[in-house]
Amino acid sequence: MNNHVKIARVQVDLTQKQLADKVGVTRQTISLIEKGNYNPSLKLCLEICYAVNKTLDEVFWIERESGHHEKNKR
Amino acid sequence: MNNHVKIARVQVDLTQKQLADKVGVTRQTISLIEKGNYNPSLKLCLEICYAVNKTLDEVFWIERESGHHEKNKR
DNA sequence: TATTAGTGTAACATATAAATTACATAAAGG
DNA sequence: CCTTTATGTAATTTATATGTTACACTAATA
Repeated sequence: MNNHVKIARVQVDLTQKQLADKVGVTRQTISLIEKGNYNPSLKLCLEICYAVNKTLDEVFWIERESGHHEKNKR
Repeated sequence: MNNHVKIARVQVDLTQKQLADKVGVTRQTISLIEKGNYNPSLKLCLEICYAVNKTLDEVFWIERESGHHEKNKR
């Protein structure tokens, strides 16, 4: 579950704790998400996007890994 | 938690059951998500996007409602 | 030193996503 | 009619996201 939360967070100059407070979770949750060690809820993803001023695609999109017949995606 | 899953699903001509099988959940889970009655995991959102050939932003993005001056959200 | 800020992580508890089973309705087709 | 398909939903269980508390380490700084 890799993502760009850490990059996006640093770009808006927030610590894990500050981001956590902004989106209403604990610092540990942000840490685990950044490390890719789990699978946040859509609601939390959206809150993070709002906090770092990016969209879901920018922060959380992951290309489908090969092994799936790809019908091209934009 | 509104979204465009139903529209996207119909556009690619899948039933709830077919979509559920494709993404590896039950029909009930798809039904509840379409009804906006809960808050799927990022992983499931991505699977749904792959299945309907759209991106997270296209299916799950919700604009921040006004009061967006990053004070208290929630 | 030592003290603080920022981060990683582990154990346990709680909240909730998701599965399972079941029943209901409506529509389409035999 | 009857059966099947598609869908909504409720109750209960299971899996896991998230909270809480705690301890660790590094880097900077007094």
